[in-house]
Amino acid sequence: MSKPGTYTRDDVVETALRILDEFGLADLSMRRLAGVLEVQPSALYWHVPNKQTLLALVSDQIIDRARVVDHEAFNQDGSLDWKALTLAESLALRDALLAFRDGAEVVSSTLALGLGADGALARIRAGIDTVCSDGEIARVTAESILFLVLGQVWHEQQRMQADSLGVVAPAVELAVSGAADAPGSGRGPADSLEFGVELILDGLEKKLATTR
Amino acid sequence: MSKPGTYTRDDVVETALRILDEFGLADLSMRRLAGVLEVQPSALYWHVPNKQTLLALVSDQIIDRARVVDHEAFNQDGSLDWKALTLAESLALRDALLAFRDGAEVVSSTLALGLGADGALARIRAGIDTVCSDGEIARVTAESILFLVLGQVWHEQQRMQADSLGVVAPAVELAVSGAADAPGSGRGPADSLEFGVELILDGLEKKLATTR
DNA sequence: GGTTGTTCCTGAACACTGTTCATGATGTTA
DNA sequence: TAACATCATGAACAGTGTTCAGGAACAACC
Repeated sequence: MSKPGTYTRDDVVETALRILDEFGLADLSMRRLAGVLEVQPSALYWHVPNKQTLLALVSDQIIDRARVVDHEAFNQDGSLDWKALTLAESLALRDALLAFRDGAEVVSSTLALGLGADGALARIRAGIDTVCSDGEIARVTAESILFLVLGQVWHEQQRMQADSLGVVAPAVELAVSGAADAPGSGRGPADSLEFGVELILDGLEKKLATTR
Repeated sequence: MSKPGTYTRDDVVETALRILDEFGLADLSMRRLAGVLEVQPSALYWHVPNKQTLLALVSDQIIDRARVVDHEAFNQDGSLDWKALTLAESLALRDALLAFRDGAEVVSSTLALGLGADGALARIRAGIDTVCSDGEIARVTAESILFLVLGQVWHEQQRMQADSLGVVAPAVELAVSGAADAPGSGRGPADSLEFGVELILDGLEKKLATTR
């Protein structure tokens, strides 16, 4: 054990994660992080080369906490239901992103930068690989699903924040919102994502059938 | 005509667009923009309430310049080929995003904020609406495609910049990259997107057939 | 015990960022 | 001539990520 008041890299990431969840990405500054740790800002740069990689580590933490509820991913004939499995994985990823404020934005950004977040893609791909021998197709499909999840949740979280600030967009609501939240009308954010992923999986199924 | 040296809001947006394309989003600061216009930074705040809405305007400009090459969107029997039409629209959007440096990131951000970029969704939806009577389904499908395009191009553009900086990610290349760019190996970025959109459209087609 | 070396942090500074505000110079209209 | 809207100035505020020389604390070695 180190002397009290001296931190490890994991401590820094963990604290960043807490600030993110409590105050949002915009308020996650190196100075604030240092303040919470009761440390000078420059001290952080011993643990981490820059903020970007800090966010990448935060990103990885968010994704690693996505755990699939043990879904019965089998058909009635006992065969593995790859579509149900991939869908479950997608929804687990969605939940992981939703578990932290601005989670989708953080992960999107670091993924766009080519850092981290590889875990997410791999897990989505796992189910697909069981039925798709062409690696190229599997990759592109998994990517499509990943982008879909990230975009959807990002949008959803932004709307949550806007709502909590009392900012009401009066005119046209273009997205996940709209009549979806009205009582009696079917599709909420979670259903939207499910629907979208199903589209892709059905599309893949057809593609696999015709190419065979 | 106003006296020379006095600008309109469109001038500001146009100049922002030029800076964006030449130096990227990171270098598009209000001070830099003011500098190019030979004006104090505070002057910009007469034309625009803040940077966010400036970026929203920039975003809209990028999207509005997406023009579909007049595709033969008809089947052999003369009926309208809605899938080809939607695909063409998606690719046109892709081209529009690619036409400006960091275009996808700018549009993604402002779309996540709930500002602008509505045009994109509407245009993708147009083709879908011709065959899908359920507005909810049409919306969710169009959103899925939009997120797919944005995510894909964002990733692609980031990779372009990384390459131009000589930053080579040596180990695992997870995304649009990989063997796709190797000569003789089929799928490039454009094909990837085409494939992903086709998956969604095929999926929708199946969904429509079974619900009827 | 004294020396070297690693680990973790301080304190100050640099070079930016978006944004606000009182003030002022134009040009147009009454 | 007086009033008004338009479009700008210049200074300031409060923040940002990052760098760098230096300094405590602790461990290992001679």
